[in-house]
Amino acid sequence: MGRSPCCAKQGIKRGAWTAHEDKILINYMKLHGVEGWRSLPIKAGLNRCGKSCRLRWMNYLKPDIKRGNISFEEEDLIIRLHRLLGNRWSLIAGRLPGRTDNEIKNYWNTNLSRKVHYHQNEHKYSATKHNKYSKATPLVKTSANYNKSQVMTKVVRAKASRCTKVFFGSEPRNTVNVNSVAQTGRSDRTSILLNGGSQADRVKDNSSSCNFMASVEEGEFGFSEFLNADFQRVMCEILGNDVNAECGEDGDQNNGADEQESNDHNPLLSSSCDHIDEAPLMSDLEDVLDDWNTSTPQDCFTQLDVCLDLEALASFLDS
DNA sequence: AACTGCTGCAACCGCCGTACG
DNA sequence: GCGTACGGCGGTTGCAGCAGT
Repeated sequence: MGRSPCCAKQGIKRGAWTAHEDKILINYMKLHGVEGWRSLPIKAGLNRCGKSCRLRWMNYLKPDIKRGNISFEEEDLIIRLHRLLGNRWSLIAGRLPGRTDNEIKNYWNTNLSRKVHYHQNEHKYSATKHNKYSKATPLVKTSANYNKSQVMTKVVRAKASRCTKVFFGSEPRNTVNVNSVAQTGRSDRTSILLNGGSQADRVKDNSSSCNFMASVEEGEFGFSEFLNADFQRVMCEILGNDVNAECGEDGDQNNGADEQESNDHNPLLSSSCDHIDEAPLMSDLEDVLDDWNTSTPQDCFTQLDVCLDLEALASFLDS
């Protein structure tokens, strides 16, 4: 028995929303908020599918939504985030306050993909009047940051995964079923497991859903180096940051002078340097580093709630 | 003015993950 | 453990408006 449709198809209005319908939905949401999209149309008196109501609200009617006039900074950020995350529009939109995934997706499909494609294949196309790509404006980024990010072409097709756990252990995890993109398989190495997969899998088995694994030699380099040296450089390139950038503004996460000083030279830890707020991610990893340095292996378990480009990370560690 | 093709984008569709009974 | 309901997401479609002829 298949799943029932989200709403009765017959008699449901489709197509563009009218101002009257918008008003009804806005008034209902003001009074009740989100209580369940399926039942909303009936309660609100809208002859619409619940999904349609949700889409309309989330993409157009919700307060604080910015529409149109995507700035240069936002465009640059979209390009860099897309380079990092791929078509994860909701993730990208999450980094652009007031922007919706649908708008970014449309903007990408109608503007940026053409630009990027055009500039990746510039030699293939002549900018004739009727050329499909002639509308693309030069993809010239004045900041050095973008030029850096262009270097990391190999991570463009990354499949971003939501990582909720990072395991650190000095013992090899040979029994782990790893769908790894950078697995070395060496048993004499320390395993760094970044787990993805479904929540159910993660609860069921901490390691079975691991989709990324890197291994490093014991003492080869510690996590401080991992965070502060090449890894940081590569992540900076991926994110388009300048490794040597000076960050003058205080970040909210900074608790003390030492930490502030450290963050001043660590663009990944200072969200004020960039619109890409990776500070929570890197701060969490730094906490993990503390655990790593001070705890026994079995204690070295820290749960994170971060998004990583696993393939980008894997590409670096594998190189 | 009429026609044609193109573009942008709002909206829809189908799939997937999660929650829940 | 299984089936269902539901929300969320990414891909795709369809149409209004615009530009070119």
